[in-house]
Amino acid sequence: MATDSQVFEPPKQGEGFPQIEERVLRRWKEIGVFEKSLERREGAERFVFYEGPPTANGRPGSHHVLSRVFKDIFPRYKTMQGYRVDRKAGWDCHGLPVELEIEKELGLSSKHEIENYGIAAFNQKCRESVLRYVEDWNALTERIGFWIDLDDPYRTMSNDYVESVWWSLKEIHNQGRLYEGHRVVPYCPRCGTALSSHEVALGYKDVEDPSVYVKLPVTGQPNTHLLIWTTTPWTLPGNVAVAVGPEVTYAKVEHGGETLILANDLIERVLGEDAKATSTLTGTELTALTYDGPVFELNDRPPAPSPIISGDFVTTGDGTGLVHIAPAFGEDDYQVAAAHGIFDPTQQDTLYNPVGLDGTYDDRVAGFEGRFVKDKDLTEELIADLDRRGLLLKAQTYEHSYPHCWRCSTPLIYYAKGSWYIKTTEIREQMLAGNDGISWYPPHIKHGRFGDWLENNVDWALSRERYWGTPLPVWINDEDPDEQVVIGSYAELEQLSGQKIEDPHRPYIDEVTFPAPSGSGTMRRVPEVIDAWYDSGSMPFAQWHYPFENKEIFDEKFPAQYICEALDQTRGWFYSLLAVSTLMFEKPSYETVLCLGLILDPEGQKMSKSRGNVVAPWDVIDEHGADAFRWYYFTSKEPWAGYRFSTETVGESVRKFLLTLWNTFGFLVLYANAGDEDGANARPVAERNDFDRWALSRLQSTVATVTDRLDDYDATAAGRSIDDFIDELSNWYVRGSRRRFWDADPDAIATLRDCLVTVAQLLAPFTPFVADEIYTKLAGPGGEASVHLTDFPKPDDDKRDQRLEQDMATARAAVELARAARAQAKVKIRQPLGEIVVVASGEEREAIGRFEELILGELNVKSVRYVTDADELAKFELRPNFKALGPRLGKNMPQAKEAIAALDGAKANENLKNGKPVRLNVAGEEILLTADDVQVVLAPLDGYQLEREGTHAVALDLTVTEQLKREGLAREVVHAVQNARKDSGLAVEDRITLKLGGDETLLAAAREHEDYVAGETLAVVADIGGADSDEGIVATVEGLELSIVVAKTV
RNA sequence: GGGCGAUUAGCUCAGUCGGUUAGAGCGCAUCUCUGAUAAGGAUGAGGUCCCAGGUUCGAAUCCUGGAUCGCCCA
Repeated sequence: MATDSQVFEPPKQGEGFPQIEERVLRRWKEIGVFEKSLERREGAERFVFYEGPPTANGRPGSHHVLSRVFKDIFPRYKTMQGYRVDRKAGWDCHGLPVELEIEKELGLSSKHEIENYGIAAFNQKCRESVLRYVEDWNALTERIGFWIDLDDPYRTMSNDYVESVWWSLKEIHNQGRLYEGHRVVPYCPRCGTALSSHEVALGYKDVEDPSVYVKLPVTGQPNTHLLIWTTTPWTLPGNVAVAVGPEVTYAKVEHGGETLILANDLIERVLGEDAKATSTLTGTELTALTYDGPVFELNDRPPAPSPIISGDFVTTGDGTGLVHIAPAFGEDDYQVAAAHGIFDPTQQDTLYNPVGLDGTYDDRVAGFEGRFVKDKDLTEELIADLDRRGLLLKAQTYEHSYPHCWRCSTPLIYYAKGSWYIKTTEIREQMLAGNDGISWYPPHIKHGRFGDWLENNVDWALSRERYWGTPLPVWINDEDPDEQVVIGSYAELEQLSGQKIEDPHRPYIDEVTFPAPSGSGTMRRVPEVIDAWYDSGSMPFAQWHYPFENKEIFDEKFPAQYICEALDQTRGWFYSLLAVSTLMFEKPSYETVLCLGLILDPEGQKMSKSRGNVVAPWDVIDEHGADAFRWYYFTSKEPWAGYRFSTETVGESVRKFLLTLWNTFGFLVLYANAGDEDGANARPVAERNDFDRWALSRLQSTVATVTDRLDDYDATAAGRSIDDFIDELSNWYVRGSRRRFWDADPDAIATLRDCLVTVAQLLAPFTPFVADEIYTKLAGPGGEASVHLTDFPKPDDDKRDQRLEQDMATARAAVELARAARAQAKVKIRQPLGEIVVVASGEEREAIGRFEELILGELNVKSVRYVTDADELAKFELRPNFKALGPRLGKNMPQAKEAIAALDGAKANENLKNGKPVRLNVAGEEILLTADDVQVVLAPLDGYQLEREGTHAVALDLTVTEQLKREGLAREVVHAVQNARKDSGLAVEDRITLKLGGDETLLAAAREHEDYVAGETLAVVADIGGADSDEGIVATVEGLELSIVVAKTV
């Protein structure tokens, strides 16, 4: 037995969870717990986690807390299991969002204005802004207990990082997979800039556009025309083909003395009711034909047959079912033309594009040279020209929503711009095979959203005509664009150029030139930077400046076992990681990926600043604490389903779980200290009572469940099983063992302490603060300095007793039934009753017998009587076991159900118990029912206060004798005295002298049970009747007056 | 327009292989317990399992179609 005045340090009065957590945080820092937890696993097997880098140019929100706590829990768990889990933080620094932010700040609105402002100054602003909120991020990261090394993060803008990215691009170039092609982008011809999809979304307007039906003569078939439809006649000079749907049925129609070909389904809509098909043909048949191109006179393209090709995107939703293809002016057009070999996407100049960057036709378009393509007059003239040449069927207008430049309101055009690509289509099969080996949570992403995306892979458009990004390391001879050098390191560039590379960013890198290796001309860098997704996808090696240094570290930490981000990363980081590592290392860089859902407000709306429904993480933390926040995210639902979230919802998880846990902890500390007992002298577990062994068995079952679920990355089920255990521990074990704690029973204290210490370890990855607080207070001198330095508990099967757990469940069920019966009869528990009658047999009866004392205490009943044959209380009824009988009986099942209900339950039960089958007649056939085929249940007989469940029932003898009545009154008196103690501000362990006065009935009951009253109220001296009727505290008990005088003894 | 997911009590969510009487917590009402608790217990009200078909002896569960919401893509 401990000799200190305090066995365990008690929780501080009035300290809330947020304060406790801050205290724990300080201790972690002092001791260096995170660092220690890593040192402990020096040389151990690695568990590799990759941090997907956030951009720190804004304050972190609640959705960031979600991903950060899920990034934390599994590395903590694996660390406790003995793995070494290094965690390196990272920051994503480049990219268009950063630039847009600075543009807004500086009031710039075009690339032209940025260049006037100066790229050097602009990029400097970007550089400063990306880490603007890094302190906020670090503070929040630390406060929510996300353990990651914030002191040595990787930054995608650092020279080392950029160099590693360059190295990888050169490798890809050496593989022949880096090429210059075109990319069809939404383009503003006035601003001379391409727009991101985000910008495009800003500028949709409803406009009227021309709707033109054009006839294209079929080669060698006089007077026969393909009928095409377009809303952008300016694209017709760029026409190189016509696409048809392979599954679409086409028709030849006589119309105005000509034969027109169009989709069968669209004849009426395009040509009117009178038009009739004369014959039909399939899209595939059409592809055997050609038509006379080009549509407009072109100075470099003499008339020649043009191909008809098939395209899956062709529908009969509008138009004619024949789609004019101008690969320079449409994404579909570009892809389908490339796929049919009409041009070679890897050969820049094979794409036919007669429109310049300023949006005007070049010299090739005869008669329209220099005209702006979106000019209204031009459109009229183009239509008139078609009409004059007999190619126009009709021209109308068409109202639709069309994107405009959000800056200058010019209608955007889709336009093929020069762009650098990575030929990811070549590694598509490898990526698919790699994906097959990745574990996805939730699983449907793997072959759903992500798998589909991989199946439809197109080459990665890598370059961006922007400023703040990793510069594309391609140098081109200004005299011969075919001479190109891709640079893979600073040393290489320094050697070629003789210049020192201080900063690889624009504009400095643009100044670095060198003489062409061929001997004539100067090598200059292309102007583009690369897609920021490529940066983050390179983090497995670039974070280590691989291959320039840290080769061993990289080898050890590739691939990652675990990554975790929100669902929107499927086409972002999840893809870029897979693509880059498949290119570089021919395998995926991650084995398990957890996708998290979105954070919604309680109405199911996405949280956004504009809606004003954002919940700031600090509000939640200040009010409820980080553990509550974490616990809510982990256990409230499956994390990929999205969270309907508010500060109040988090509060529920505190009340329900953390407070129960905390109160249980407080209870143990209170009585361990009061009794000066730390449990060290408890008997071995095997010798402790059933209740103790039950709690420890349930604990071990919980350890097993938690381990099993966390191994499957299922924090939800794992956490819920801990929740269930704490509920049982608090509301059943502690509640049922209170007297033993008052007496400081070493077994009880050791048991509860053991449960709480182990639970603290189980909880350490979930709620690291409260877990550590409880652990360090209870672990004692043999424990570690922190729960996070301990090994995760392993399930101990020797302490598990399935039978005991089952028996306890039966006993609990009996208590619940009896409580329900009391409530029904409106007899409160304070009133003792004589007898409980339990209908049970076999194992159930044994179970109840085993916990009889507990049950009697819980129910305040004197004795239990068992009834095996329940006839006097209830009757048996039979119910079919559908699962067994359904497949056997099929259509006769409903009849059998009736027949079974009509059987004599008691007799059938008797037979079944003796192994005799029960005969049943259904549809003229005799059926033999065995015990497996039916369920026997109890139905109450009239006139009994009975509660039942299955074959199990409890009845109460409600007779209250005079003696029981007086005993009940004595309990009422105790209750009143306890209240008086509380009112007088006495501590629970204070001894008192007690004087009672008032109504004689009450005093008589108290006298009869004087020992009980004195014992319960810790009265050393009891003077029953010694108080005047108006002395002390006057209480009303059962309508009678009782005066109570309590005084603390010295 | 396409793909994926979701829809169960007032709210937040479970619901296994299809098994006939769909559960929990919160909230509400009534009662109750208290020598740990911001607590606990009991009872009750509260359900067209989104809708319509289908498969089946039997559907919240499987299939088809539709509706609504969300995400991604166009």
